[in-house]
Amino acid sequence: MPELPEVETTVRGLAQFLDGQRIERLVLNRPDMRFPFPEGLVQSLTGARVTALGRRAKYGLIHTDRDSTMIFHLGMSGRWRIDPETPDKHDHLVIEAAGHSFALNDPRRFGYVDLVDTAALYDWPTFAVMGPEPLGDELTVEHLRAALKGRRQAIKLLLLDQRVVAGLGNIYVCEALFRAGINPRKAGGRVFRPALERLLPTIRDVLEQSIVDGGSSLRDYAKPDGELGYFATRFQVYGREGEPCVRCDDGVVRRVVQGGRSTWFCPKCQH
DNA sequence: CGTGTGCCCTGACAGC
DNA sequence: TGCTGTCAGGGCACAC
Repeated sequence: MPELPEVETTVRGLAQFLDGQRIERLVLNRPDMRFPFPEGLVQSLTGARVTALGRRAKYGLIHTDRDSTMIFHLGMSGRWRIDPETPDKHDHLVIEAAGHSFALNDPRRFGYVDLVDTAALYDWPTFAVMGPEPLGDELTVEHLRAALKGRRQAIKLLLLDQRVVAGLGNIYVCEALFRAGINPRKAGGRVFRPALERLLPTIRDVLEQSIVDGGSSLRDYAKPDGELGYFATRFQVYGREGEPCVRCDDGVVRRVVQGGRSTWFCPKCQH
């Protein structure tokens, strides 16, 4: 997916068009994505005015004046296409508003949509157990220490766990651990305060830089207006198996599999 | 409880 | 306008 920076970029892009606008039409081109579209989605949103857009972790939020919020998740391959010139077979949901159309396109359909009462937004089960936003003040070294204490699971996998930190995905966990010089296979409980002091600002740096760059670009990601982002050109370790390490100039980047997903790291300088 | 595995789905690419 | 195998930014259900 779209990790946090891509969702943030997407939400900002949508907000330029949708904020304050009335939803004239909402069309579902199939009954489901990963999960069935919620009951009454079309009826609830047709005619509603968008009051604000937001983001929590990797979830986009479209708030309306009907006291309801549409939550969308982009899965691995989801994106919004704005004013697509031609329809695509993976445009599963289309919103028309303010003379524009917005198609939620997701070939793999790992993404989904839900509709909740805005007042109870953070009671939504996924949000209720989610950890702090990495870019806010809530994420502290103390929080990380408490969340990692005694854990034997690899630090890489714990950082991907949305209950520990909300919004990190495979790319930015690899990049942050690399830049902080932490071995991704180390048990979370053995990553001590000095390393966490390095890790925390590093997480913020990679996410913020990526947002500045407009979201990273892999082959199935584009900004809402179709422009490609370009953080991908700044990856220092992700996807660089066999290349020399740019930190220590001595090691060679390795790829290993953790939890069924690839991790790239430098065995020489990540301890 | 914590931890590990398989799987949902389509598309791109490498190698034959 | 070949085939087959592998991999992909996520997260859930299930087994132990």
